Amino acid sequence: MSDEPRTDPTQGDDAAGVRLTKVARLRSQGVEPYRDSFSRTCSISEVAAEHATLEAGVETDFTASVAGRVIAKRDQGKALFLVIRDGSGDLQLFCRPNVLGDEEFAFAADLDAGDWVGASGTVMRTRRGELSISPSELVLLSKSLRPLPEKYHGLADTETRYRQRYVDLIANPEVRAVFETRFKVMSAIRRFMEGRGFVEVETPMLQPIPGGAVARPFVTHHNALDIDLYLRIAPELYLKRLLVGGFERVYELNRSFRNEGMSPRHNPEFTMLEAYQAFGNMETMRELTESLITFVAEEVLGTLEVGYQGTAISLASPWRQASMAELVSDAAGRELSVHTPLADLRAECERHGVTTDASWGPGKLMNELFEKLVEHTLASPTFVMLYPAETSPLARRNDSDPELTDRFELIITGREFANAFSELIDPADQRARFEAQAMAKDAGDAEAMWVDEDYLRAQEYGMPPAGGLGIGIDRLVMLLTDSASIRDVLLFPHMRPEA
RNA sequence: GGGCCGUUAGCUCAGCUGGUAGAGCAGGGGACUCUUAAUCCCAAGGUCAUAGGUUCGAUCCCUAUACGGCCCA
Repeated sequence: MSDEPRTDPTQGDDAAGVRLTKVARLRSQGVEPYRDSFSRTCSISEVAAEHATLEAGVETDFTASVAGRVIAKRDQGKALFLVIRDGSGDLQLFCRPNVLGDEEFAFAADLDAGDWVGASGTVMRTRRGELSISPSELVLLSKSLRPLPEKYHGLADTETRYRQRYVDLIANPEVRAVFETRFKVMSAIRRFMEGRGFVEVETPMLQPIPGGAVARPFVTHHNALDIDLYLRIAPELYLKRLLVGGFERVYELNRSFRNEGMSPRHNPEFTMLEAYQAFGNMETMRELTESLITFVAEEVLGTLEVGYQGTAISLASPWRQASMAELVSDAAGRELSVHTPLADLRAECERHGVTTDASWGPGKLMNELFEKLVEHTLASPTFVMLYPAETSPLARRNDSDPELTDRFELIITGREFANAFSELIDPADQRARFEAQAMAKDAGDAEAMWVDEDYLRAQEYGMPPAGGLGIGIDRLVMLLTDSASIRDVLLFPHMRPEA
């Protein structure tokens, strides 16, 4: 609740004072400044489409009722130009006293930028060529009390843009376009997944044991049960329970929460696609990932050639595949793998400025070397294959090298976009991996996993072999909209409370 | 958590080794019946993020804090 009184929401702002006076005056004249509804006959884009060929200077007999927000006002004395905007576009209202009547015209001249209005009149095109409606009726639908940002430069202050996204959306049309792209991406993903026979499911966001990822959770409390619950860090373990239950292709496209720092690439809540396919494996998921992302890019952008922050990225298939060991070895200039002696790996880390922990095994060290030396260099889509088992507690071991897992991460523009693997379905191995995680947790690793006994119980009933996949949707939208910050693709990014 | 940068009118921005602030847009008054970043005239609008310090005097120099941005962990 605001502590500012409703009657004066912009205390100290002269413009708002004037507008409040207008509200009071309208009410005293019996005019309600906040209307119930308005019957429009068409959207602005429909008016534009139906009269695209109308010649300049021609006034038609076609009448239309439109509604929108006044975004510009050009008072010409005995002529008044209002530009209104609805969800489909902008349209000029050419107001004249001989059409509107003197009283209505004076009312129109008293409108402010920001007001919502409804207008009915004939469609015309001015001599200067601007498609317009010449209203014979103009009503105020909702009075705006606060001035709009500067009409030419828009709203530039990043803090205000994120905190007051509604103003950003009014002032900066290109922002709306980014989010429209985001919604198209979501829609395209759902169409693709449905086409592949996946069903969309919903699993708990409030979990007694947060699992499925290596991350710190948010804690909350259930009062009636008097237990702590955790906001999910991933839906993974619940989706795999569904495989046990007999669903063969499931996906969830929704929020997860991780209690970590914020950055241009991290928000505490973020959107992930997770998909699981029974009888599939890592390779099934690799094909799915490549097909999905290329489908989405084609659907949304109409091209596979995208530019990201000045770098051209081709999403055209086939995408590069390389093992983590070979990528790290190339970067380090010597053969390195999870089988390299621990001391050598530590020395290599030290040589490259990677600070290590005594508890880390070869898998963790290889992973750190990869992130330090390789990840940021992979601009074009690259599947990095065969991750260490040590850092992949939910992935199936590789049949020919049990220290590795059949897991890949997809790297584009130097960042992780997807993570997928052949699922670990052996309950005994899964218990051993959980217990290794629990030991790390006891040793102080706040991100390590818990032992989830119910998940193990589910696996003991028999889980089909499966491939599983997670794709970070915010990052995908960033790539497809050339957005530098995750905050530019989240309608309401997380911010510290205002001072 | 560390480093660097930013915070001046509702919005976008100026502001000279330190002498208590300007413009455009928006808003107010006036002129104008084809404007479209409309134009023209007039007037108004500021605890210079906050709190301290240095100084005769601080938007400016120093310290801390808040919020934001980027980089690093």
